[in-house]
Amino acid sequence: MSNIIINIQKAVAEAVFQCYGEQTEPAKVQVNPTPSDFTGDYSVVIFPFVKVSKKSPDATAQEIGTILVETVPELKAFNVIKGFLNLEISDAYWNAFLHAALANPTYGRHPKNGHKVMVEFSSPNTNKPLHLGHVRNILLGWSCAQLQEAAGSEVVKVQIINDRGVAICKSMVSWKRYSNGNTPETLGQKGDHFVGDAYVLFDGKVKEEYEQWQQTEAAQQFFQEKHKPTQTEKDFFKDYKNKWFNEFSELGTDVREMLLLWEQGDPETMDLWRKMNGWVYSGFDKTYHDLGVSFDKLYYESNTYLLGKDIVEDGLKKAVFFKKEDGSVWVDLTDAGHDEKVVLRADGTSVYITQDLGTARMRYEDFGCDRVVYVVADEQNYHFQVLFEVLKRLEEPYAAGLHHLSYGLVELPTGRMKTREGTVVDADELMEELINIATAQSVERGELDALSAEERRETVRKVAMGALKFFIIKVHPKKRMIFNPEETVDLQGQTGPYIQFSYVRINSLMQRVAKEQVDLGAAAAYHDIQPQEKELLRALHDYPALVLHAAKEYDPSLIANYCYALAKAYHKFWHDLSVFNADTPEARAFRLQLSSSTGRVLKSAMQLIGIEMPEKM
RNA sequence: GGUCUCGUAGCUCAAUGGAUAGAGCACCUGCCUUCUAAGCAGGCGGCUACAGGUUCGACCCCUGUCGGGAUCACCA
Repeated sequence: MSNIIINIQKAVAEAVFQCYGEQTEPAKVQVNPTPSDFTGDYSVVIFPFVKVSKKSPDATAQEIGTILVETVPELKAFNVIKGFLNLEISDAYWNAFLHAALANPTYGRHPKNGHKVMVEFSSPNTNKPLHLGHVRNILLGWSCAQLQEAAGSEVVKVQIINDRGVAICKSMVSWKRYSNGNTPETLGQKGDHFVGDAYVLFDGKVKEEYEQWQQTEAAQQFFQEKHKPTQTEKDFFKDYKNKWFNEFSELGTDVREMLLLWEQGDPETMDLWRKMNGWVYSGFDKTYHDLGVSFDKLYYESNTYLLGKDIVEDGLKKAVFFKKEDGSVWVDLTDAGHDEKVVLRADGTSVYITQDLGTARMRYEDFGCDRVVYVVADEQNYHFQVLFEVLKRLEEPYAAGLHHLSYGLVELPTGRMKTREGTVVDADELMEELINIATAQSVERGELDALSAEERRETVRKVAMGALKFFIIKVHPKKRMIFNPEETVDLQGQTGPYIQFSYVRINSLMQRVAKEQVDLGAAAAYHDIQPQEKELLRALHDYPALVLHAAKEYDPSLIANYCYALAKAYHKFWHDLSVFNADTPEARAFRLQLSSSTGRVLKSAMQLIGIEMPEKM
């Protein structure tokens, strides 16, 4: 059945042409939900037509309204207030809509659109466990993938694991020097935390070494010779730390040697590297599992960091790149408002962007996706502008379908999270804490007493994760987020559990329907639809269009806010109207069907943002 | 300094250029003898950072100012 809003738009365009002889594009006709203080379901904004009608807004609205009611059978009546044409939809239309929506098990999901989309998200380093920032990235990426799929695209979910480089070498050196042969198994610790601890320990040891070094004569002499007149000793050594680490530090030397051995493929080093990364991966697997996400394909930086050389050759051939005297290769983006960027060093080694160019091409060869979404924090906006511009100039076949889903950092009230200051909100700890809170509240409520221990755990887990995920997804991606660990995450109000609770209420009705074998056939005879019911119908009606819109905007927060609005409408409906104990069999059947549809849409929409619905709570 | 981005209630967030800018938290008041009160209803709380402009109409678009953040590496 056709969408009523589209019908109205079409009919308005025709009416405008008929009355005033002006062509209007139907899609441009503004049709909004009517605010609750006015009579009507949808309102047409008349102001844009006043110019061609050469009449007052109200008179124009009257004319158009009269024609609409004649030509659109689903319209019952209209009224005009201050240039707004308010339209009332017939109960028959709503009833037919409800019936059709209920008959469609995939309501809100769209048919295949022929696109193949790759979504890259998470992409962690292997030297520390996942934290709240990763959680935002992961949830955004996952939701984005779900959304694209619901909008009809085929989706491939990938991550690039940054498994090489200085960071992991630090953890390796640390383990060799200080672990006494301990492993995650011997300590009963999660592997990623074990390796992360080694990294933090290393950082501390470096600091110790640096402080000791500063006391030496050589260091003091250095300070005397090199410091700027205005610099205190403290400031000087603060600025000098990197240089010292690379030139004088014993630990720094160890790390550089480790990196060199790794690059040479030294067997012992490779073994240690594989062993430690293996620990990290087993830890990540657990966290990903707890977050309810998975990937179709993992890429490892150790396999991709040398890529991109052939694309550089290609770029030189196409004269997109040029070579400087020293042999380094560049791309000139000054005409696009950027600078000249290096893509290959004089010694022939890759830089960051070279890797990304090569990886982009390799992944296209692997999957042939015509669109790629990179879920990466907004620190890298510039990098992606450059990357996309270069790929466009290289005329890569997927270049038009590239999108950087850029999101703001998660910060504490005191500012950025810092590993060194121990203010990082750990993903595993956060989830555990939320589960504890949800468990306490659940025990107090006592609704789950009849369930087995296993079922109780599972339910509480869904509630806790629902709270966390909704908390993160409801905020528009590009905004930075403040997370206050003192306040944790609410379970009441505008939250995931609030939405889950509306579903649980519906579920309890549906169980009674099944048990008492209620016949819902009488619903078709229901008329006199109440405002609370209308609110729900209109929200359900909007769902498919919303999915497309959110997918197009790459914005899961639209779905989260929709879920909240729908749940809110349902809670009010539940409070104001009797469902099972309705006055008439028609009303009861209709409201049960309405409840059933609402439950299904809620479940479907929440699934798009990675939130599961409990049956009870 | 250049570029990008954000600025909405005490706090956390909404609002395809449309009607009186909405929610939640916090604080106060009511509502469980009828389908689960993680709920519902009400109160308090706003010169949408500021100044101009475009428009019938601006939180939204344009210009400028102020404030926060990011970025401008042969680091990743």
